[in-house]
Amino acid sequence: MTAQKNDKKNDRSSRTTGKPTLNDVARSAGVSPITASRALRGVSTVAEGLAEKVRQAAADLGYVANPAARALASKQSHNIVVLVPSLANQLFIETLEAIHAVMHPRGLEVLIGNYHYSRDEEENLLRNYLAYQPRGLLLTGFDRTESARRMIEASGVPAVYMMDLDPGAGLHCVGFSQIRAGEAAARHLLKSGRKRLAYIGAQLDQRTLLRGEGYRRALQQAGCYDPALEVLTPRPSSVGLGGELFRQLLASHPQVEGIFFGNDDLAHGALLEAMRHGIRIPEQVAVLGFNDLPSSEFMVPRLSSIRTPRKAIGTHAAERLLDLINDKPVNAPVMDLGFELMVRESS
Amino acid sequence: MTAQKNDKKNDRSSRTTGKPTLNDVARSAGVSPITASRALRGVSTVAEGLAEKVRQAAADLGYVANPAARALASKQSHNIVVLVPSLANQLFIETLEAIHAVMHPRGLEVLIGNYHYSRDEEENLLRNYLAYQPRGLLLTGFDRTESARRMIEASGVPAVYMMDLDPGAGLHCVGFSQIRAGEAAARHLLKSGRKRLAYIGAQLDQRTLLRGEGYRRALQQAGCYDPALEVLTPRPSSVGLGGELFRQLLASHPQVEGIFFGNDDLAHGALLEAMRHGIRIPEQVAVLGFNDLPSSEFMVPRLSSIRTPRKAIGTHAAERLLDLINDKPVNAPVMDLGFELMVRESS
DNA sequence: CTGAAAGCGCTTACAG
DNA sequence: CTGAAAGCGCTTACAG
Repeated sequence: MTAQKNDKKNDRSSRTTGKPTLNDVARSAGVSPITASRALRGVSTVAEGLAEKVRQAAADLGYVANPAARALASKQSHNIVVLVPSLANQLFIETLEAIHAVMHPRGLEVLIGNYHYSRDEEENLLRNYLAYQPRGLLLTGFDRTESARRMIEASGVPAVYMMDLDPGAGLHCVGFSQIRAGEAAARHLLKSGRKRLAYIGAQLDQRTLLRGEGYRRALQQAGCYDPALEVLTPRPSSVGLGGELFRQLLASHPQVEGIFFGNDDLAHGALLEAMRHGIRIPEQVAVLGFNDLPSSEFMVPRLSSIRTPRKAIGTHAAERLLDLINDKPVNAPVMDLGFELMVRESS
Repeated sequence: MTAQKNDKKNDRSSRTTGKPTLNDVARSAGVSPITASRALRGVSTVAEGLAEKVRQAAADLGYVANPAARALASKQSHNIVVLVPSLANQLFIETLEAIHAVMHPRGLEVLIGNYHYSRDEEENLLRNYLAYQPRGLLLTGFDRTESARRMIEASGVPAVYMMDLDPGAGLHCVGFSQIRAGEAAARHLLKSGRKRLAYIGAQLDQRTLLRGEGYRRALQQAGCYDPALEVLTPRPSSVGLGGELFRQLLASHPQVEGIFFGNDDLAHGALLEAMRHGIRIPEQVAVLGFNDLPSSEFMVPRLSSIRTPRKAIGTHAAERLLDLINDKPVNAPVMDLGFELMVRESS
């Protein structure tokens, strides 16, 4: 027995899809296709009686508009393109879900592009997705190629930038200050009187670097910045890597008193490694994470972290984009959602 | 300063998009649009000289084909639709990435639909996405509404089912036997002589239930099945939930000797909770997880788990789908990729 | 409030 | 190997 019926697919005798079209609906409702189109879209004024008949006919036939035809005729799709650097990071999933929750009820399809922290890949995705004539663009951060920047500008498609803030540039952005978050992390660790503080960051995307910069600034201000205690690697962030880097740092600098990790998973790895080797947290070394993933509060000891508003970022970025699409007036382009220091047991 | 230039978007004076079209490319290359189309798609035989001229012209103009027009004319999109029950679970992300890696180089766009473990949501997604005339469908498991099943069948779009196997149904599926995986888990725990064994599952999607069933069968066969030790909850799986359920089970049944968790994150929560309360793993209770997430081997103690081939599932499901799309002969519809028991410190 | 005509940007089917 | 004509299924712009 063959596993798949391909009757329709192989039927090349006609150029039609075989699905009911607007014409079918119109005929069945006894109106012209234009009226059917208007009734279904709820635009223009169609007599309520007719509109109802059309909707009924559409429902009876199981009519679903062909998005390709619609996009071609109106030169507008119902697509929103979201570009994120990673799906492996739980953080972006939560943002994506929030975006979907505001777009979907409005009939907008969310196309997700993952550029794997690669500027070139982002540029390619942009080129491809722009061909789909999206209604709007939701982008992550500001670190992209010149040519990507130009494409966005030239497309005229409304765009909102998520995660970081870029005051002054005039771009619409929803997020929080990565630099200030890094500073807050440092200040928290300094408050306990610790001086030998380290930063461990991976992936080295712009936001990780910015967090590091804020951290550095605060330490410099406190007069205790030591470049040797800044551990940066381009390797992707993971629990395993966190443990490895933690071990190495303690081996080379046993006197470290506190570590700020650019990501929670890195910090998880450190906590686990500490446990394995009997290193007492926070007595010997304080540990502070970033993002406050759902599992962080269940770590042993419970991980202190900086909670970031990634769900709210998704929601507000999506709503802002909707405003731009609908030409609604917007007060200020920059929307700062802040962050929250969660002090638990590890620091 | 307004944040967004909307010149093009607001230009309603013409019905065109302003982007270069096939016609522009053809004119610039001095050929007819059909020839340009053929040259760009690499179909039919176009004299190499002309083809090269066309490609050059397209590159010069920065031409990108309009997918809507293409889909409308050819009644075939370049879309592959993938429907997964969750993005929160790292597992599906890995599968998605693998799918993307085989589809993208072939010019196919992967549309991701997340139905949040809801049959109704999956049915809606299917209805919407089918309107996009996808080239193929990649679906998760077999648990769906009758009407979703009919839509798939009626659409004639080739489909491959991922994760579980369904021998005999004739559907193309790539995965492993969830039941046998559950049995293997039970047998492993039994081998150490432990008899009072529990299963803790959350979310209660079909695969979690199937794992439980396999587990139950094996215990019944060994004559030590106790329904009181089967803990099932529809709540979504998480580290926090794992700890909570673990604590409750030990409180009500202190004599439990081993626990199989339907998901690694649940098991992580248990390990952490055990550590917090000084419960020795595996001496007092053995713990076995499922999926073998990347962080599992770094837990304390290192988590034993059943490793599932989610990346390979994505790769092979995608390749199988490509075969179906291209009408290549397929030997057997069922592709069993198996699973692997990873015995570490927790069991 | 409703509709006939034209067009969106491609590809198909048919010629040559 | 190349092209003129027609058409995919919608919506726009223009009438009435």
